[in-house]
Amino acid sequence: MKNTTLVTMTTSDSVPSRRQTWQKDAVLHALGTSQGFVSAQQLHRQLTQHGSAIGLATVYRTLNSLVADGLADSLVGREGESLFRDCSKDHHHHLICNGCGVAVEIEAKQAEAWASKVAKDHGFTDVSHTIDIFGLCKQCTK
Amino acid sequence: MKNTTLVTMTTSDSVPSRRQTWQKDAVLHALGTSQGFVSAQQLHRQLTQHGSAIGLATVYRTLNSLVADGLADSLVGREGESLFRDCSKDHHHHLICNGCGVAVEIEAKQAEAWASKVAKDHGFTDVSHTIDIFGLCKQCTK
DNA sequence: GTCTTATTGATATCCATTATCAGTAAGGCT
DNA sequence: AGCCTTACTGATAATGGATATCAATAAGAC
Repeated sequence: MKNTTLVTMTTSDSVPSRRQTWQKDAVLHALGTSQGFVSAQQLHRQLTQHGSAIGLATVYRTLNSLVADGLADSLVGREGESLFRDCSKDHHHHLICNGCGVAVEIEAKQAEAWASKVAKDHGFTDVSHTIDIFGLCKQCTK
Repeated sequence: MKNTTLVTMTTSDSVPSRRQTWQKDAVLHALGTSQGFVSAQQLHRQLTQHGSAIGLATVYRTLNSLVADGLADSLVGREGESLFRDCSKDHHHHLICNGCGVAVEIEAKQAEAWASKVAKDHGFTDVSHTIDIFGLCKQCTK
């Protein structure tokens, strides 16, 4: 039971200036070329297979910071692992194929509105939601 | 795990008759008395603290079979752990407090309808969805 | 160039969950 | 009741994703 309400004081003056590294570029680029959602492990495998000598820990770190900075989107897959995707655009949701992993972006305004209304109605704050649809795409259904 | 030689199952159907054990009852009962969603670990802790000498593996096994049988509901929490809840009723969704863990049951007909429509429109089959809202409840907001 | 320190990466570690497997006991049978 | 099959249990090992550690490296400021 974790209750650490940690607020990571990234405020004001103590902001460490980010440094640009080829590793970060590599992760971002690899993310960008991926079709659907990918796990950190997959990404790392892909990178190393392409010759990159990036470390696994760095991939995790980079992905997390990307998500924190809103440059990537993440969701929890079937087995509980985190999946990532390039997504500097606005917030949206996905229709994901359990077979091939393809992810279709879907408009969820309706659902979003509903979600935030429900939360508000119950006096909840700091609201986030998880709205994703899983299934088998037309190809994989065969 | 290959059982090459001892398949022989002459029994009409391969459905192994379930046996009733105090362990299963204990898990089910503990689930029933829990307020919101609980993790397998929490449940096990609760049970052992109450004198029960049930094994952790059994708790996991039982919970999984409960979910498989539709007697329990499960979802993936913030840290990626599985959370369970007594829920033989029909499918529904939850508004979950990240602070205290309280789970409010919510009507999601709207969202569900939307989800299945979107999936169908894209030719997806075997569809399931993940619709949950997280936030801080009124109490924990303070 | 020199210095500071953010960042990296190999590895140890953590933690939830599952697999193993010998021992136990539920429940059918006689 | 006793027997027998085997579903079930539980201590523990193993798995696997993700994070922590920490010395070494290199980005960016001077």
